[in-house]
Amino acid sequence: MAIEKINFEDEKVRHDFRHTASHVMAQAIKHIWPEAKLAIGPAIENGFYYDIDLEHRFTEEDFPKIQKEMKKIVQANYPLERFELPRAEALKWAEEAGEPYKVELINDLPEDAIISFYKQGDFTDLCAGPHMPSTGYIKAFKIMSVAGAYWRGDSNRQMLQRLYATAFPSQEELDNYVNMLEEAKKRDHRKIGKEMNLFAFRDEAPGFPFYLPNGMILRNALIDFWREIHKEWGYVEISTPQIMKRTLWETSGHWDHYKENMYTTVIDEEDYAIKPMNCPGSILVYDLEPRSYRDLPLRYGELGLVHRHELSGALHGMFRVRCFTQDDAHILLAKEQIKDEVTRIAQLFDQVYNMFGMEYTIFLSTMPDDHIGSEEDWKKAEAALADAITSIGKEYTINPGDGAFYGPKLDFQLKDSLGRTWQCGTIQLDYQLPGRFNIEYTGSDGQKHTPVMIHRVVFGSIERFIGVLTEHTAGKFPLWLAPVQVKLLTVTEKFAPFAEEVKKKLEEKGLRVVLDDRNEKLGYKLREARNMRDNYICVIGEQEAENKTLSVRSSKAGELGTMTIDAFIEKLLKEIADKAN
RNA sequence: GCUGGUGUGGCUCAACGGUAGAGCAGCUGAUUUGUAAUCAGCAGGUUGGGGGUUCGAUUCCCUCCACCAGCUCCA
Repeated sequence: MAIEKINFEDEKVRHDFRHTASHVMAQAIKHIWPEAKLAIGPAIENGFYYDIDLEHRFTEEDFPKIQKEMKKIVQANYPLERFELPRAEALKWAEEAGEPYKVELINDLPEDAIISFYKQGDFTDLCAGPHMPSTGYIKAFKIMSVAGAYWRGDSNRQMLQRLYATAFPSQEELDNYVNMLEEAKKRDHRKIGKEMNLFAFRDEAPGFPFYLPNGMILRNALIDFWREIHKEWGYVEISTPQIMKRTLWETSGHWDHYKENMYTTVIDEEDYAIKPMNCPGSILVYDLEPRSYRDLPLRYGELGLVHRHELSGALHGMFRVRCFTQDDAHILLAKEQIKDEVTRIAQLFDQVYNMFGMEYTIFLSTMPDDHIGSEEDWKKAEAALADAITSIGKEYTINPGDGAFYGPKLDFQLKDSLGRTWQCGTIQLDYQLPGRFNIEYTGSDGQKHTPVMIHRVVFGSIERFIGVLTEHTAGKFPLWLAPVQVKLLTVTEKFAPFAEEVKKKLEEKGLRVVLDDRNEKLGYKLREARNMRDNYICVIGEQEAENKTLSVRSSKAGELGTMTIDAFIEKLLKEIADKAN
C-alpha cells in the first residue's frame, strides 16, 4: 500500500494520524503483553495516549521495547480495515477478546449506534475512527510518559495507567517537538523563580508562596500598573476582610457549595471562614448605603488575597497555589448596562494583554444543566456577552454548558511565546448573589431594582500571571518589571569609585541598579549577571572611566556598544515609560 | 484526594547493606583582571521525619511529610 503525502497542518489529518498511532501502540502492547486490557486511546493536542489496566505495571524501561515493536508494525504497513458489527456481535467480539472495558463502552452506546471496528494485521480495536489508510504513515513516534488516570475520568472508578506518546510524519518534526519541550522545561517558572530569587516554597507551607525581594519588586511593579490602568477605566479600589462569619458565607451560598475548599476557624465560639472569594465583601460595601441608578455601574476593584484548600496533587508552582491575590473587581450595574460594560472590560483586557505581547482567545461558556434563573435571562445574558465581543471586532468560541451555575462567562486564554495557552482573565455575569443579599438600587422610575453583578479578573491571579510571564519571557522580563534593571561590572577594583558615581546617577532617576565591584575577573562577573538574566549589563573599566561612558549589553538585544551615561538613562527611561517588551 | 515516581550539604549530582563523595556557591589567602567560570586552602551532611528488619541501613520494609508527572478540579 503506497503512502501518500499528508497535510499535517490540517487539524483533522493530525487527529486521524495520532489516532492511528494510538492503535499502533496498542497493537505493540498486545504483542508483548497479550493479557493487557485496553480501555481507550484517543488523539490529544500534542499526541495521543492509551489507557490500560494495571495488570502489567508500565515503567520507562518498557518504552524502548514497545517502541521497537511499534516500529515493526509501522514497517509492516498494515492497511486499516473498517468493518461494522451489530450490537450483539460487537459485544460477543469484546467478550471473546477478553476486553471488559470495551464491553462497557459498547454497552453504553445507543441501541441504534453503528459499531465500527478497525483491523490492522492481527489487531482489531473498537473505534469510531477515522484513521489513516495504513500503519506505514506513522513515521516517527515517541512514548513520553506513563501516568495514572481514572476509567472514564471518574475519580470514584478504578485507576488505569495511561501511556502518553506523540507521533509525527517525520523524524525532524518529532525532534522539533522534543526540542520545544526541552525549551519549555528550561523556562519552567519554578526553576527560574529559584534561580532569580523571585519566590520560594517551603515544606512548612505547601501551596503557599513566599515572595523573595526580587519577586516582590516584580509583584509591586505589576500592582502599580494594575492600579494605574483601573483608575483610568473608572474603577475605585476597596479592600475587604480576610475572615468573616459563617452566616455571611451561608447567605452567599459558599458554605453549601464551596465548603470543601474553605479554611474555617472558630472565634469566640462562632464559626468563621477565611475568604475563598472576594465577592461577598464587595456586596457588603455596596450595601452600606442606599444606591441610585446614577451610581451605576459601580466598579469596585480589589486586590483580594483569597485562600482555597486545593487538593495536594493539584498544586503546581505559582500556577496553582492555596493562597493567591486575585486582581479582582466587582461591578454592580443595571441589566441594560451589561453589554456596554462587558465591552469596556474586554477593551481593558485587550489593552493589558497587548502590552505584554500576548495573543489570546476568548471562550463563551453558556448555561449549564444545574443553573438557576430563567432560561430567558440566560439567553439575554449570553447574547450580551457575545455582542460585546463582536462589537470590538474579536471572535469567540462557545463552550456549551460550561458556565457557572449563577451566570454565563467569558474566559480569556493567553498564548505564550512557545504557543502554550493559559487561562487568565475571566468575566462572569452573576444574577444570583445580589438577590441573595437583597441589595438594590432606586431606578429612574423611583422603584427598587436588583442590580446585576460582574466578577472579573485580568491577570487571573498575581501569582499565576507572574508564573505565565516568567515562562513567556524565559525570565527576561520587560524592563519595567525587571528586578535588576542595570548591573554594573567593574573591570578592576580601581574603577569602583566611578562605578559608584554611575550607580548614584542611575538611582536618582529611579532605576534599579546593582553594582558588582568584587575582586573577580570580568568574565566571571559577566557570566553570573547573564545567568541571573540581569536586564542591562554595563562594563566599567579604563575606557569608560576616562570618557565617562558605559559599555552596554542588553539581555534581549545583545551588545549595544558604548554610550554616554545620559544617553543610556534616556534610553532606559523611554523603554520603561513605553512598557516595552 | 487518587495512580506512579522522587527526596543525599545553599545548588547540580555520585555512592546503593559495611565508617557519605565531587563540582559550583560560601569563607580565608594569593591574583587587579576588558565581555560566559584565576589559583590554593578551609569549612559545610544525625542521606525529608518517625518506626522496623539486620552485627551493621543513605541503601531493604512500614508509615508520615514534601516535591515531580498525570487524573480530578481550577485564578
